[in-house]
Amino acid sequence: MATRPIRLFNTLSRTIEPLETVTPGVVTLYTCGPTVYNYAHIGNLRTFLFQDLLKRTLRASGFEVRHCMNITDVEDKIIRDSQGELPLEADNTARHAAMKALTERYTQAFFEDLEAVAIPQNSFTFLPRATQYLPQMIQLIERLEKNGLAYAREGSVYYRVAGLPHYGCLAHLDREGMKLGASVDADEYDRESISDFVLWKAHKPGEPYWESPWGPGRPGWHIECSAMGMELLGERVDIHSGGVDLIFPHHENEIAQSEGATGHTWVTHWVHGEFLLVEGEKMSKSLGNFYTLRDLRTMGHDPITFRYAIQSNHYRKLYNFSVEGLKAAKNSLERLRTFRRRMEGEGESAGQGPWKEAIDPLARIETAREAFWNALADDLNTPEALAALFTLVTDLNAQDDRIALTRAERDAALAFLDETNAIFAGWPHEEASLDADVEALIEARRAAKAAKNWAQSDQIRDQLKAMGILLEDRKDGTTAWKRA
RNA sequence: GGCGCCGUAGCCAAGUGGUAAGGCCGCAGACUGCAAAUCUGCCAUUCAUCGGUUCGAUUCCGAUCGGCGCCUCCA
Repeated sequence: MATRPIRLFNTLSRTIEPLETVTPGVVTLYTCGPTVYNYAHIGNLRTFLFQDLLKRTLRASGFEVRHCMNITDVEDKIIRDSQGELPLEADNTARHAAMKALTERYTQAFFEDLEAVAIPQNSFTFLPRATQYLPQMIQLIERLEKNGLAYAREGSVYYRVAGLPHYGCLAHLDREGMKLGASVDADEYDRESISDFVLWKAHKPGEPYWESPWGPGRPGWHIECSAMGMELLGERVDIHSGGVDLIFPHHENEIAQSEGATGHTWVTHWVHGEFLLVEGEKMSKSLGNFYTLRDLRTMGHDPITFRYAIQSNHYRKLYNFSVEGLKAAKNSLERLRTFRRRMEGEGESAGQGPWKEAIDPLARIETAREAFWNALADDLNTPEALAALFTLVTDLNAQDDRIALTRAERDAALAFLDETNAIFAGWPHEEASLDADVEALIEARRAAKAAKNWAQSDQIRDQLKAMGILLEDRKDGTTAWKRA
């Protein structure tokens, strides 16, 4: 299958560049996944949704996408939160077990949240856990040692940043301009340079550890992504992505580790998603505006509505999350879903009234299709892609009001809805089925209407509304329904 | 101190050197027994402000104001 050319913003060059892959037709995609010590918040989810959008767009454009997302299951906060209950004398086996119990629980919760926003687990090619790649990390550090880019100090190993001339290329930082923070970890006082970062952390009492050539310890934060990415996707990766906050130091350090080992470019295209604000402010627990997807569900919001709200905005722009925004998203989705139901049904009789002009529905759909995919191919311009869809919906609705669309035209519209839904996952075909008693009520109302007993007819309609069933009387005398 | 981003109608938001997409909300009308859905019309002489370049700038340049990010853990 031929692939559609895709243009993406590249953090390395700070410009939009055509995507060029190592193997034609195949994209290797590495995305930084969650640290599983708590539930994912909506900011995390924005990033994962943007990556899902990227992946779906690539697949719809004809690429085979080999997507690797890591699960970080060893890290400071995980250790902090998992070791507290253990007695001081607990052995390493018990410490690992406690850590695993915590990470398993939140890994599970994480995938549930992803499924809820239509990111299926089986859309990932690899989902490696950091703790399962210790040998690869150790080998990578040894490789860096051999290249003179790593040095051991009291059981820890550090990366010698001065040894890599292009360090800072991603974050566009240079040594002179750096305002060096005063924060130096107590156990990192003996680094050669304050910029050097830890590859391997020496064991401390009360922490789980692994054996290594440098003694017991655990991996530094950045090394897992380099090790797993190179192991599973290769030493040349097409796209690497994450939130903007990961540009420095995480991704900069990944570049240092991977390129310091191989001696060549690791990733060609770095793509970063912007943050989200909540009601105009940075999300934080102290401000009380910190939300998980679970919180939104408790408040009665559909996760798919959240997905739409996020994806209807451009991924490189700050998104201001708000309840008002969710409501707008819900209404927008409803318009598209109503349109789908209309296309799935048969045309109503021609109506009267003002109208712009007759169109060629099939040609009009083709125009929308082209605009839709062009927008996505241009750095994932979802607002523009959706505009193409909505314009089509208005045109087809107007036409259907006067000249009922043919079955073939309705099917063409449905095919386009399926195509766009494969990206946005917001307007799927829904199986329509009603309970017998609901059907009986609709029939009773039909009879009441026929008898012009409006009071009873309205009473039944209200009763159904209370049950979550909304009615729409059609021109041909039938009554359509939908769930609220 | 260094690097960088953003400011488009009530809200969200795309966009281009040639005169402002789309969505939500709102108003009026059509249709309807009434609704719902849908359609029609209205809803930024204007793109933070001030200069400059240009035949022409929201779009390029400069300055100013305002908001924000990174340089330290963070999606």
